[in-house]
Amino acid sequence: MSRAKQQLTVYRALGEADGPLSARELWSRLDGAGVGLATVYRALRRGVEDGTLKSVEVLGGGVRYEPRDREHHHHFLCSICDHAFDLFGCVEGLESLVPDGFQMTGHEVVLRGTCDECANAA
Amino acid sequence: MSRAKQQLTVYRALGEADGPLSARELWSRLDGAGVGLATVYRALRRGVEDGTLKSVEVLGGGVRYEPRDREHHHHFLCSICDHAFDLFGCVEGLESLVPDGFQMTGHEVVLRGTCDECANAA
DNA sequence: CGATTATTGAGACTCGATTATCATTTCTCT
DNA sequence: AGAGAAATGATAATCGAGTCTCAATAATCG
Repeated sequence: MSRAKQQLTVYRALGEADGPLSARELWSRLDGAGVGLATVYRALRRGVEDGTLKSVEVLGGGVRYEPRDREHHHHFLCSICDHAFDLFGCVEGLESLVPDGFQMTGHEVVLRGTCDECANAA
Repeated sequence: MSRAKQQLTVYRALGEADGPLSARELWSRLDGAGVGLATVYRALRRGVEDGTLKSVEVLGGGVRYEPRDREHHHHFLCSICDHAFDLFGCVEGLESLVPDGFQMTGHEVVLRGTCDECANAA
């Protein structure tokens, strides 16, 4: 494979995914293209450094990456295939949970359950 | 320290905490009492096995433990001291986020920010 | 009290995730 | 095409979390 394009390949794969991907998940999707795991990690790190990518933690499965330009959203974690899916929309009533004296700067919502595909396969 | 009581010491420390504790957080709180890290892990594992404790994952910082008999609640993660605090109450509108065909079995909400103490110390 | 059994602390060890190394390959520029 | 710079892949090294080992210690029971 030509080289100058591998970073782009990583970005494109993340852009096309239906949710944030872990380094390994991403690597396996690019595996046929002959990209090394180290290169995937390097591309991800650079992406985060230059602001193109954002690392997110979804419960159960370490760090995953997604394009930074996504709008505010949350994730659905399938407990069978362990894949994280983007959700759209947000929830109400978060402020009322904050204790006195605490300052909230952000929030995460993670839904757990079974995704479409796994539910049908069961 | 007498021995038969160490498991109880672990449970009590978790019961008195204002949020879930990681194994190491717990260990440091018991450190003066001369409890080994391996013993803390053993007590936690037994606690989870016998249903007394529950392991929870709050984003950013691995597995933490709390008594299983707590009511449904969520957590506030202080980005300065990295401690997780229990919150009371829940949020509305989670169901509307679930995509068609997906089955939700649970959810987590994590607020990030600065806790009371760290905000004042700043 | 003495024998038997369970638990413990300290550190060695395992496992997975991420990073560093380095020879090799591709790019860039002339 | 050729020189020098940058990026790559394979794998070794590292790091942290958690588990296992084992001699020592405490609890149990007669």
